Amino acid sequence: MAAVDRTLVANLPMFAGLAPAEQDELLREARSIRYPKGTAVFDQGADADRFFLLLHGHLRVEKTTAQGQQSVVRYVSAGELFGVAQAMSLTRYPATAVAAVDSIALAWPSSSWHQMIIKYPTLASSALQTVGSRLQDTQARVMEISNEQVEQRIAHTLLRLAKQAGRKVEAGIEIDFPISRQDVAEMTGTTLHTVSRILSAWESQGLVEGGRQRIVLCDASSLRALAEGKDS
Amino acid sequence: MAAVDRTLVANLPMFAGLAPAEQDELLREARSIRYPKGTAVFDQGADADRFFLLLHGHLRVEKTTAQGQQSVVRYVSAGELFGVAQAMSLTRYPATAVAAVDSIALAWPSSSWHQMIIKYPTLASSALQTVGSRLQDTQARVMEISNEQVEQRIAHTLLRLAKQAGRKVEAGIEIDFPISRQDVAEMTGTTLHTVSRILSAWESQGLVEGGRQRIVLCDASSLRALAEGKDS
DNA sequence: CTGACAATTTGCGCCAGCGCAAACAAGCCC
DNA sequence: GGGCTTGTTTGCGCTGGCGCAAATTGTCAG
Repeated sequence: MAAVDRTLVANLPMFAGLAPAEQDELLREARSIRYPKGTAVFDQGADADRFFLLLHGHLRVEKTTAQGQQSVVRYVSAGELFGVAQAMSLTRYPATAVAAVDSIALAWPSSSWHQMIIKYPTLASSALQTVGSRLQDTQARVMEISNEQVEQRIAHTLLRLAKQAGRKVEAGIEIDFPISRQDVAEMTGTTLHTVSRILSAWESQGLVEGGRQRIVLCDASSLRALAEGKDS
Repeated sequence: MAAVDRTLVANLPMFAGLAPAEQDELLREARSIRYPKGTAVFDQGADADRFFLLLHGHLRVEKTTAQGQQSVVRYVSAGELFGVAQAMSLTRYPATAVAAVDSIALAWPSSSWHQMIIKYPTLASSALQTVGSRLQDTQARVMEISNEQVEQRIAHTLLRLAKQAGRKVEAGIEIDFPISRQDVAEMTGTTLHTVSRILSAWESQGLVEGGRQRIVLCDASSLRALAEGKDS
């Protein structure tokens, strides 16, 4: 396994405020691992023995209840810290992370987390910020599911995905990883049937363009209007 | 303003792992403030200039959307850290905290947070744990609202409230602060009408006992069965 | 190229729970 | 103590979106 080049990661929030030598030292303890599309980085319930930084790709984080119902918790994009269960005093991962496309991540042993934050307190700040913004997102989602109609929720979700992982194409903004109707349903608390119906309707109005595991936002401003409930 | 006695707080997670002298030093920078029932500790959108530790009482944390829809995010009980927006790099409070009963909190200026965690790294850990468990709770709530029927969600919510703030009484376990049907509705993503109907039904079956802003759980095991979806 | 599988679309019927409205307690303040 | 405010209960009708089922299309392995 080759050493990881500092220049790949020096600009990430996690490494901000650290001297190059410190960055190198952190990187020396990490392993870089490839995850082909479809493979799991970790499984819900497994021993949380590592934490990660995504260097390349996209992960889908999903959670299954005891009754077998599944939800998509979020998507992880390059540059994000994830799998920090140990830092929150969990001994097991609370969800499963699956590579949505071929991905590469840095992995540290969880056991070194404690010493790391003592040596580099800014790391704790950055983790706190990561977890905090995740909390904000999740609370926003609770409010959406509680108070909005399915159409609005789907519109919000697509806009958020486009912001997080949108790639400009001729037709508009394409979500940069394969995502099924089922996935969208599991993010919005609805069913794939309903998602399909709504996307079909939107497609015929020119708001989006679809395809097998593909979604392109053609008219973001109309979608934003829908998301805000301004019935059009 | 009198100094705060260390012995009141020494056992709280936030102060665990600190020497008595360090605890005293932290306490010296804090102010103790009384919040009579119904008063706001901070308002959504206000400048996040302080963070708090609840010494006594219960707070209701609520969030309002731009469209005016309100949800109850959670209840804070004595011993919990709250209002740590600054630590998550927010400049404004993302929600409003209102005293559900007469309450007392310690307040620190947000500006001292950064120096505090550098001096006492275990504080960062404890904050991370606080925020992390809040994230777990919120994600659990997303899954409940997404996948469960209203009855199950209300049962889950009551059980959680009872665990967090239950007080044993002759009839069963009473939730230790005034809580309206509307509040329960805003925690479960439903309407006060539906909550009222369901609680009435449960009352006639002897599962709970109600009253104005009062809920007593009489048969926790039946409620647990309902929560798990074992239709009875 | 072809079969087989996975994802998507669409029609149809139904029901959980919402919205509206009105009656009814229970505190609380003066 | 009496009126008023705030919270709760309950009836009724309606509908958003779910569940089921079947047809269709796109992809990939061989």
